[in-house]
Amino acid sequence: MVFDTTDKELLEYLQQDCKQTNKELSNKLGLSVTAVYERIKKLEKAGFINGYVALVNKEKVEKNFTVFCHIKLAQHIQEYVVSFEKEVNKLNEVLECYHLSGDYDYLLKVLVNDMAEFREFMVKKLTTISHIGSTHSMFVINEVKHTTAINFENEK
Amino acid sequence: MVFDTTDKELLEYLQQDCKQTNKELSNKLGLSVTAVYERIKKLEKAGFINGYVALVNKEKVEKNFTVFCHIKLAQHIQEYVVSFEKEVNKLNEVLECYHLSGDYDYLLKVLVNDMAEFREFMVKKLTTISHIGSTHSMFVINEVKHTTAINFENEK
DNA sequence: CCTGAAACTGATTAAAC
DNA sequence: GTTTAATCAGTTTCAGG
Repeated sequence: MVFDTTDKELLEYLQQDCKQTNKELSNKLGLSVTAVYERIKKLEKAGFINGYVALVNKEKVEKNFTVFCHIKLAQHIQEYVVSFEKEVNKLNEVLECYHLSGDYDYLLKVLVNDMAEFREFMVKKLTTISHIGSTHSMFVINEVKHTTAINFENEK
Repeated sequence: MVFDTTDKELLEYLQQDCKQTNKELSNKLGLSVTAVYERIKKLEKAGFINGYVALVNKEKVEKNFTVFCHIKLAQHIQEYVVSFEKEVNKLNEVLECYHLSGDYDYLLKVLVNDMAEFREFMVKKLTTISHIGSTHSMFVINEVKHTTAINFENEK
């Protein structure tokens, strides 16, 4: 499938605001409405777009306490890895989890109401997962930047 | 403004898929289409929703190299903090940046094509920012979990 | 890739309960 | 909160260039 500069530009616009009309997009891209429509469908069918979602204001819903947790497994055996990853996926306070290179095995982004809820999460949920060796928590003082949009600037 | 359990449920659905019709949402929530429409407008106007965006498949667009960078400033004076945060905001490879408690001052999520591009980013962009004391990079081996949806399970 | 038109679907507003 | 209905706007499909 062809994936050209126009497609990248289109994806950038959709990553900014997916509710804008094809007419608006057609103006920005210099294409016809039909052409925009067909490009979007092409990108959707080819799997370039994982979905369209609403982004919620964390402060408004009182979920403004973000913590990054580094986690080390007790041992790096296949069984522990699989079971840990499965358990982590079930925790709804964990928005993101990455298997990392370096001193720690995993990095988790945890979102809760406040310190009290984080304590609850640590004691009753995270540390009850088996095979965890050690954890190290870092609290977010301030969110300096946060975007979900992948940038294609360097490829134009 | 009232913000009840139904609103939370509605936000959960919109965080999963913001393109579903009000009719679909009305079925899920047991409300009329008009009620759904009015609740969404209420939430939008009250600032609960930051926006509606397309989520792009990183693998498809060859941007599948994620790196977390810990950064320590040379000194923790106001001037350095402000200027660093301003500079970081300009870097389009940086999707997220957090001011943290702990050993390091900042945590950056960097998304690039590959190691070569990351090297370029480090040498030509990140380390040219003034007042950086030291950096520590951790490469993502595998993305275990990644969602943008805030969960309200514990509040129901 | 384009234009234009037709058909359809959903959003939006209003009225009445 | 509900229903219904009217209107408008946007999507989707199609024909033809």
